[in-house]
Amino acid sequence: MIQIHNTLSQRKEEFRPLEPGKVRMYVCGMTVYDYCHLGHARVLTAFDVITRYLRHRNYDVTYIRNITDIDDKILQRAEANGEDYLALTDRMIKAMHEDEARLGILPPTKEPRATAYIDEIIAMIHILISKGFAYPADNGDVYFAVDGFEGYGKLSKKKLEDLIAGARVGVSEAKRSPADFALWKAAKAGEVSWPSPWGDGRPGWHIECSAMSTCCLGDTFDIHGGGPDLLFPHHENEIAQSEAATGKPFVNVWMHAGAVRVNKEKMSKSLGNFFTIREILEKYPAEVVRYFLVSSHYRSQVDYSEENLEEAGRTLTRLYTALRGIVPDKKPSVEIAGDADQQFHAAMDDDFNTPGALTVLHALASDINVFRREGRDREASEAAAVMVSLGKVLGILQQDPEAYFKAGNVGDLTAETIESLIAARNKARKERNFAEADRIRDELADNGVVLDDSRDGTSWRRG
RNA sequence: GGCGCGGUGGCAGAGUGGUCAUGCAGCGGACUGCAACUCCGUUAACGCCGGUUCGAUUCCGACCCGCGCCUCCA
Repeated sequence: MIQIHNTLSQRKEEFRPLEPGKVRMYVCGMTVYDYCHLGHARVLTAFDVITRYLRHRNYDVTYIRNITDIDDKILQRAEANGEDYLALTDRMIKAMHEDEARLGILPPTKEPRATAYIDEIIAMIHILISKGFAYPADNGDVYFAVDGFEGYGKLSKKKLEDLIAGARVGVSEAKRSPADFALWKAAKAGEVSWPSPWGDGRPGWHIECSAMSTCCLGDTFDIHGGGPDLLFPHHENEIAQSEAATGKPFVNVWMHAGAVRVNKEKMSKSLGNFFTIREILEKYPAEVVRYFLVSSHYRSQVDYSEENLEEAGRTLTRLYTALRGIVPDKKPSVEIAGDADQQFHAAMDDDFNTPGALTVLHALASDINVFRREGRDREASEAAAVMVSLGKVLGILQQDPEAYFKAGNVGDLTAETIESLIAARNKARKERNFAEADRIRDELADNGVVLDDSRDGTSWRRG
């Protein structure tokens, strides 16, 4: 039985999909006006692991993650860049896919774009107006009337009075109530727009997700996820729009990832500590970044820092070290796989407790090391197979260990140079010229290469 | 101000009403020419104050501190 923390009820609940064996999940994706940052990576990774695990548990998962390809920020950025907004969004979507691939994020089942759903969005707005939940305003915008929807605030636990009382000055006068939000925004002169019954314009931010999710998954679906800052107003508004339009419950389980901080400070552009995925991948291997993300629970806050990433790297190195030089056995025995599977599932069934799941991988690494020491090669190989297969569910440990150790971007010696220096050092060792041997080892160390002597010879890694 | 989340050993990070998290780092030992890797052993924690209980880090209450959202933001 899988338990999932539901933001709506604020507790863990037994997960029961609407249709047995099938999971329909929607996650709010990127607004493509800039490169993906670490916060995106966090959400992407969290729901990637969730999808992988559900599939591992034999659920047929339909995973929809949208792309917001029209909105104010996109238009502003395109204008600032002096490029067409389509050129901008194309570029950013391509970059996003590259970043995802490097982090081992599997593509979603479908990746709908807002601009491809304009008809559906207009149809939904139409229904909302006809049911009296929304109204066209004099300025050409269409607004959702928040006080007409009874459950407003149930996700974010906010009261309408508080929201109205707390509203900033300068609220658009076209709105009947300050908390009302736009479904359709009238186009300013020269802006990209689509025709609608209320005049030329473009969709508001929230409505696109209501339209795309219900079109792709049905009026009611199992899981809706996203970043922590989308909880309000975005997700609250999605519920209002969708439930008002369909008259049915929108989503059974709401899931929100934890925030990312940088050196214990909120990551924000004004603080100048905003990291894009590609910036980070220049400093750390992608798998280390992924390990770092997976090593804390998806709902907790993580702190990005050099120290934490380096620790993640050392830890991942330990796991790969156990795997190094072993051909994983294709069919691990029940004795070897059974316990590990059971513990792994126990952790992951409990609201996707990835740190707990990693403990199982560490235990397997220790087992492998002991088996090897005792010459129990067959068991070592079986344990390695289990480790790699469980690692796959978390999206780690899928590289060839040698490739992992030698890839890095540390130092600038080529593999050939390193190998020849090692040969020279081993010659010196054989001649018991340890001064020379150590000199060579130091030289390699200065270039970020760590040596490892064993009976079978000397291996190396970039550390 | 409103709403929500959290405070665990040097660090990261799970979890539990009563013997172990785990990893990194540290310490002692084995291995090694010396290291590295690995193994064996080991140090060390549950913000503060009350309450419930035979027993609380775990449950309840107050307090202190931190964080997030309330405005575009994953």
